[in-house]
Amino acid sequence: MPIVINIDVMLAKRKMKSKELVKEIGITPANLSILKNGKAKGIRFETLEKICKALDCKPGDIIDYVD
Amino acid sequence: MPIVINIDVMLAKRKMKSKELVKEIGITPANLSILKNGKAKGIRFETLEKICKALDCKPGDIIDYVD
DNA sequence: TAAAAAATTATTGTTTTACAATAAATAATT
DNA sequence: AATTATTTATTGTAAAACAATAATTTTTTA
Repeated sequence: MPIVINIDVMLAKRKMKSKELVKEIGITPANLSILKNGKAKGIRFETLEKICKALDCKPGDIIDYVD
Repeated sequence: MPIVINIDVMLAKRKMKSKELVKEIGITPANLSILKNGKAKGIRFETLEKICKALDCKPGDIIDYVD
């Protein structure tokens, strides 16, 4: 049961597009996509923090299992 | 507001010692300590998954902000 | 409170991979 | 259909996860 970063739900909630998030946190669109789609094998807390701040949420809101 | 892995609370809940957790998940005591005490700058999902499985909890239960 | 056990810190080395940068392909909007 | 957004692919580099080990410190227990 792998762990993924589920950003899509939060993006929808905030009516925000990936492009906007990317701009805010200073990460490349390609890399956000990797994080978003379960292609990343880990994450730096600094990045996680930026994402959470931009989405106004907690790590637990976007990190979860998936089967 | 940095992000940390808060394992201590969960360990107490499960009445488990770090040593025991370490043995279960096959990580070195030194490295668990680094993760536990905010010295790590990131984490691999594989490791996070092992920890969560051993502690029977979700990522959100042990990842959180700290000031 | 002394001995034992557990946990932390420190150090070195290796391997993995996050992330950047870029470009091309695909998907979604308008 | 055209534009915009997202994903995928590739290459390169820097960062750091984690192993292994040993020494130090803290906690537990008798």
